[in-house]
Amino acid sequence: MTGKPGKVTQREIARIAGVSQTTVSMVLNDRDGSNIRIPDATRERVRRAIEQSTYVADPAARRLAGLDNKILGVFTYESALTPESMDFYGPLLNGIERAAESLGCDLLFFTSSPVEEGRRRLFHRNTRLRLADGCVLLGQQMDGEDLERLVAESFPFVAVGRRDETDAPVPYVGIDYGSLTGRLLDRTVELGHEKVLYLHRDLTSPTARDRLSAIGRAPGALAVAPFAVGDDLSDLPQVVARSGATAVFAEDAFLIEDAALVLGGADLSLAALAEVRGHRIGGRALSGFHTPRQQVAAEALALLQQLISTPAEEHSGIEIQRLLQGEVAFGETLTVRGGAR
Amino acid sequence: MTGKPGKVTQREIARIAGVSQTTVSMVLNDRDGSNIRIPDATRERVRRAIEQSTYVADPAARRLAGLDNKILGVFTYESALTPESMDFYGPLLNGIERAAESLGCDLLFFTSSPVEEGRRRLFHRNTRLRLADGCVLLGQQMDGEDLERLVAESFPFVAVGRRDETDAPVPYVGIDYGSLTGRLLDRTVELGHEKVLYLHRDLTSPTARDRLSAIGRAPGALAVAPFAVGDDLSDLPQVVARSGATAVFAEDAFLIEDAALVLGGADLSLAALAEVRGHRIGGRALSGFHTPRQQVAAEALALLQQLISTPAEEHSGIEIQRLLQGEVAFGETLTVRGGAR
DNA sequence: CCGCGCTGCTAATGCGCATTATCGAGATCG
DNA sequence: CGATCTCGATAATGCGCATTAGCAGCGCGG
Repeated sequence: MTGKPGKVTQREIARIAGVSQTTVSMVLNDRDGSNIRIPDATRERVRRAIEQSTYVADPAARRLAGLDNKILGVFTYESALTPESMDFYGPLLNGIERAAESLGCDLLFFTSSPVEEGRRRLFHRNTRLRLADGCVLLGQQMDGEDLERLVAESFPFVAVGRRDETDAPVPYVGIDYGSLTGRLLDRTVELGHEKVLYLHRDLTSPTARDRLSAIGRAPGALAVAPFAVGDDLSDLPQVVARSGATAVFAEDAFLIEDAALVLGGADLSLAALAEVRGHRIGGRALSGFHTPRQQVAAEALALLQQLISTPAEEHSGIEIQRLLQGEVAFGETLTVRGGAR
Repeated sequence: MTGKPGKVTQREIARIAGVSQTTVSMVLNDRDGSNIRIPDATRERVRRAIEQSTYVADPAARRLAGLDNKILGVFTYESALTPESMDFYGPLLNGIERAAESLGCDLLFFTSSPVEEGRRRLFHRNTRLRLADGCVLLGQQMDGEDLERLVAESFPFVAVGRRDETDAPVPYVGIDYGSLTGRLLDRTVELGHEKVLYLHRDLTSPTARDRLSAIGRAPGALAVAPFAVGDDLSDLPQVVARSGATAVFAEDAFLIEDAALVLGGADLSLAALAEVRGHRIGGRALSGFHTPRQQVAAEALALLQQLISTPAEEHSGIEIQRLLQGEVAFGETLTVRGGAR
């Protein structure tokens, strides 16, 4: 409590304990070795001085001196904490918070990143990125350049969601939509369906392509026709009728909900090739997937921590691309062909 | 792209542009004055070198050199991102994110703080608190010692929610529950009620006392009897009957919901002296308050920013304790005395 | 009694940046 | 033509910490 408030340094502690700043640092970091020897008596004296004071290490100085900071960056390509985005980000953020807690890390949200062309830019003049030991990237769509640059600068990071936009291999943790899609299609065959219409909007994201390629590997008895839809779904009933499909799937729960509105009470099985928790259609639980979002987030942080604490040369020994298995949610909207609706 | 990846410093830029590190710093910070003069030609040369490279300033070094970092700390006394706590924290966090975005600040969540006695500790050996320019504190209950220490160290901070646990004046932004309570009581009188039972658990928090003192100032025609409840509400019906109350209020929406279950269909008006959004009792919208949580959060960040950017001597000119007005939500459970239920 | 190794510590250095003090080279003035 | 001033820049310093190299003192063996 001497001097100016809020500025207790190791120097000050050293002065009080009658030792050098070096010694204080050594004691604080429990250093010991052939070159550094501090008897318990001195250690104790220093410790006491620290406890008497309100000393806390300045993280900026630690960082500058080249140490880990126990700070993990969180970058979201859209606002993460709005009520609307909570549906998607909520479980992820929850998983991240819990994992960070158990790793003893703080989380730095890059909310300041300027928005350009509808999404945030990770790199800008005053990015605080480097303050973090590493960074988690969240968002439906990511910027390939950002990813490239992170790789080029060998800054530790992990993307949530499968990525293949770049040449260099990007570390990610995602969900195995291919396998899930396959399993749902198997079930669809079991239920007697032979023709399915698959509604989608975007085919550029990796997960969209995963679904599509799983559709391509559909069991022989099943024909799945992809169909790109726009904002206007009004001609969907004709398309379905003409295709002869007995089931309609969509790339996400909202799209199938919209489609269901247009298709009315037609006797069709419906499913989303995505998370369906909380979604119902006409009072029935929507068929689709249950995806382990919390685990994805936790696994992402675990991988990130691993990348941070492992010297770059040994990164080849780490599985940096991980897909977690989800569960097929059979629900109530995928029924036997021609079954009562 | 020379040297080691991910380490472009001002020194490197200086080498490329053929100037000194000092000059680079000057250009970056747009410094200019009688002592520092850099012709546009040189400025341009430096700027070009920076743009060619991937230079970004090291925030740790900036901080160490004594500058603001545009990082605001967020400390919550409980986990903030769990599905359950989203009800309370969600709007606050949303407000904070938006405010931070428009202030150009990043947010540092102190998720690493060790939990002691059920709640997190702000100060601990390796707190990264000082990395932030200032800090927002959230939580139903705060630690008086933490607050004292922040004041003592003159670290800029703002509490969300009214605080009076300490001797020193704590900067806060809260909601004026006293005024809201008064307005709800006026309405209660208008509806013909003369006796109200007020259920509460905790009376130690400042906002609890605000409600109580507003109750003390109730209009003459109204008698409000506070009643402390425990976990077991089973004797509540007798208490209500004996008191002759025609209305029952509670300190929060959950408590009045619990009470409603016990009280069954009795012909009583009900209200919570707190946020009631999303709460219904027997299909009716619960009467109570609508509190502007987003604005509270935004105002808190604005105040924090003001404290940070104002030299400490001038803090006396700032209104550091702010109460925002909410709205009375008349709802459907507060009705005329003896009115149909 | 000289050297050697061991103990217990500290001076010095650097991290990347901002800032202060200075400095050399022309231009201007008296 | 020497003194002063202005311009354009830089060397030096410090922020708080970790780390490397090294130093003084002591005991011990030869």
